[in-house]
Amino acid sequence: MSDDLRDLPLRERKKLRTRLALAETALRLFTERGYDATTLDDLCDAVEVSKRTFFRNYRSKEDVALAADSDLWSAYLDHVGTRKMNGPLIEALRVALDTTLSTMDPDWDRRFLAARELSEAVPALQAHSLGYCHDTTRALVEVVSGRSESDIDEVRLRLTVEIFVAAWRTASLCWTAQGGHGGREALAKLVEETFAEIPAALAASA
Amino acid sequence: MSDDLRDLPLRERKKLRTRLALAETALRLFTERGYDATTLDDLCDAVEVSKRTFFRNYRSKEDVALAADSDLWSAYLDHVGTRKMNGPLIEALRVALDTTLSTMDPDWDRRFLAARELSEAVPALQAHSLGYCHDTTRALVEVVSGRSESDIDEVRLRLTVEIFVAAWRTASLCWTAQGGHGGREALAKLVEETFAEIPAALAASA
DNA sequence: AGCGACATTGCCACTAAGTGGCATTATCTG
DNA sequence: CAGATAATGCCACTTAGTGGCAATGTCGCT
Repeated sequence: MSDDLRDLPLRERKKLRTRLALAETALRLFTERGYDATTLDDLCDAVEVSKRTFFRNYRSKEDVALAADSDLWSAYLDHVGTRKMNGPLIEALRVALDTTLSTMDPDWDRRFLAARELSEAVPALQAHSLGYCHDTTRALVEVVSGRSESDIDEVRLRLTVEIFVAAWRTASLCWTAQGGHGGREALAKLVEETFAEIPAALAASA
Repeated sequence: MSDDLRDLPLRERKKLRTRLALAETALRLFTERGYDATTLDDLCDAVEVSKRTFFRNYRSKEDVALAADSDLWSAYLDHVGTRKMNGPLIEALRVALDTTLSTMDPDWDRRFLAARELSEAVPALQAHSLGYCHDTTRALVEVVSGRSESDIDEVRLRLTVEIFVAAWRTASLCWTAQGGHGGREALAKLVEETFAEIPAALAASA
């Protein structure tokens, strides 16, 4: 995860640096001045790059705000793609998320919390973030379904993954609501507790 | 539901007519030429309305494409808001969806299918549509939580609603995949079957 | 029918997101 | 040091979306 060290060609180091500067400054400006009130020109001025360069690093204004989300999901898919899982699927998915969380960059917590708070406030970010989740479910279904050992029904599999994501979203919402206190460990704990709540949630009466 | 008849002032009738024409033409153009390839100017030219008028009727290009989604969810929230539910919550939510589906406009099936197919193909619509689902979950949690009879835990309630929406999304995806054959009755049946699959999905092994 | 109140529309100018092309500059390779 | 290559900057362009204001059409009243 943390291989942003000096083992890269100078050119790539520079590129990575502006990439990080864009994400960092974007997060700061968006939280300070508000998402809509901050134009991409503002951001590019602050980082001293051309707007064209911004779009070579991020596909949209939403993308740069939700870089932390993107980081998590791509790391998660990498992890699930390499390791093979056994036992109850939904539990395996949760454990994989657990280990993925623990491998994230040290300051990922902060960035992720900021991204979540932004996405609570800005509908466009909300939608974009949900889009990430959806893409991930689709990829997950493909990965798990592609394994030889699993001859599970496609619809059932999709439902499992959807419920997994539903629990994740509920947990991370709680975590954000309480200010992200306790960092990723607290988040992982919330995820576990939320998963444990599923049977009760299904049995709940109006 | 179908009170678009001549019991309205002439002015409102006219406005409603352009509203419908916009939605109808949009759906046609988007499917024929593609969503990105159709500009709002194209649409406004076809309906013979100024772009300003379009934005007085719909908040965005995505909105007009997903009008059928919006119709369903607002009808659903209306329904849940008036009726009071009892018994297992998730089952009550499903039944409410069932009755809401049956009260939709006769040609809602067609519009909804078109909207779903578009939203499979266009990421922006995908995200926007997920945004609708999310807004609905939030509103649902508020409505159900606001009732006096229910002293259910907030997190558990949110989880229930999230799972409900997850099942709905899975079902409507299946329905779209098989070309929407059987209309809303088939959709309702798929929803019921998907809900019945939840325990199996939770128990599934990798 | 006619008149004033009010809502709806059309038009125009504007901001901001996002894209394509091409010259310029910086880095890598030998 | 020289040539290939990749990143950047700059400029012009399209499109989504907004605000203002004048013009038009509709309603209600006499």
